[in-house]
Amino acid sequence: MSITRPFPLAAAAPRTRTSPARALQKGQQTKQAIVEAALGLATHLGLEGLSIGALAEVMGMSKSGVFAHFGSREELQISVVREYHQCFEQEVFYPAMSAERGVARLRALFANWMQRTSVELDSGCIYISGAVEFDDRPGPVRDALAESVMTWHGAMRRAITQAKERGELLPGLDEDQMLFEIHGLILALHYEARFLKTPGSIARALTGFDNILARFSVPVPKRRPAATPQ
Amino acid sequence: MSITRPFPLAAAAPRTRTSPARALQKGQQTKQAIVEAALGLATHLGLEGLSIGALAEVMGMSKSGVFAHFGSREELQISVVREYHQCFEQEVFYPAMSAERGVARLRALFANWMQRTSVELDSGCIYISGAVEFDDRPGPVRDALAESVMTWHGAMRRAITQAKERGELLPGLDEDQMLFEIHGLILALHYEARFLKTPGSIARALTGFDNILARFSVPVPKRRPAATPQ
DNA sequence: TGCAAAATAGAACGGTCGTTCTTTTTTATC
DNA sequence: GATAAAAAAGAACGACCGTTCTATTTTGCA
Repeated sequence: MSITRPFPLAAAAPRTRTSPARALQKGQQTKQAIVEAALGLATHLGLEGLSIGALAEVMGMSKSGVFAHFGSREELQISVVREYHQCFEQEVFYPAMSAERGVARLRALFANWMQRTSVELDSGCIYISGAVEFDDRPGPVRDALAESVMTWHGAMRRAITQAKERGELLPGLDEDQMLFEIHGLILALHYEARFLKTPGSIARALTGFDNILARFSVPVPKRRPAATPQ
Repeated sequence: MSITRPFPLAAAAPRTRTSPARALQKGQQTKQAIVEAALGLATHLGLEGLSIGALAEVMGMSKSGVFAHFGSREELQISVVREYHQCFEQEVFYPAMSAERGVARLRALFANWMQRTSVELDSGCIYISGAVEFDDRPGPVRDALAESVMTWHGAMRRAITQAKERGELLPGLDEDQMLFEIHGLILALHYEARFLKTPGSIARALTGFDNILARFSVPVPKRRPAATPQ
């Protein structure tokens, strides 16, 4: 379950050996609040731009008070990655599970992914900024990031496979190729919407998705896909 | 020609009013060497990770000696962006100009772009890392970056238009949509090759390019594109 | 209510950052 | 070769960084 260490510091150890009680103790819930605030900062400044001093100020605490919950900056960064992972699951993955298995669910996953990536006015995607920050900086933070991303990609790949099994996509389809191209659309959306501020980027990504889908779909109708739908 | 200021500091002013000579003076050529070294650092650490102290050490100079050439860190970063721009032109754009106008040239541009983005073992692409670092940090560095990127995108769009004019691509084709999808492939390549270390990413990007091309090409042969050409 | 443990605060550390000075060295021209 | 300007070095600045240590406060349980 955990990514690199059983759980940060001794936080998981029972408070005293006589308290197996569950109700989140005080320390744990301020730690949770800190991580949430840290995620808010990290989506703006990146994981590398995240500093304990700034975080302490946001929280109205002392630096050492914040620091004590993590023991190191690296552990804080990893906690932020974990938090984003849960956030991502909650906002992107689970809601799409209510869509019918197959292309419908794949489309829902993509739509939610787009939303998370660009529409959230500010706050970028840590999976994208983190990839740039840690692409040649090995270590536990990189590992945590990569594991989360690959878990998510795994979920996407599964959705594609299911659509194939249901006969909605061509049987010879290469899941990883399709996933690669879809991932590219998300990255281009993030780039153009957030950095270049190109208007209409969401429509571009959506059109691209339809184009990919059309190519991989089983040719039920005899119609050739238009060069520029929409 | 210049992006934000006529030229950094007073460097462009004639050394004395009696020397309009051109042969790069000493100061200018060490400045050039500094910028090249700075680009080397920035491709690893990002424009934000670039520090004057580290740069001075690499150059075997004092911090103040390096600093004096730019007057501010921001100006140094802008110089690095300009240097990368030239580098990019030299390695990606110009070599492709020897290819025949049309799809051939477009393919050459894409191939060189891929090369620059991923194959160069280390050293990432500043246009990609910079986009993440500066996407919500306005200012002259961001502007310089965005201008360079848009200049390059303009060149790509022109190549697409030419291919369309020559009748190699569908007349109804939306250049910006095609460019968006191609850009996505490059970004996915950068992400998967550099961060996730996924093997075979270059082939994935190339296949994606062929898929896009097949969709936008005029249907001379009566063959339907395979789902997984590869 | 009392007591031990957990949570937080506060001060200080060595280090690096960008930047500003002043001084020395190097360069280009007469 | 003398001279004035340009280039570089050197020292110091205030600020912030992550981290450590020692107090103090707060908490949870008997």
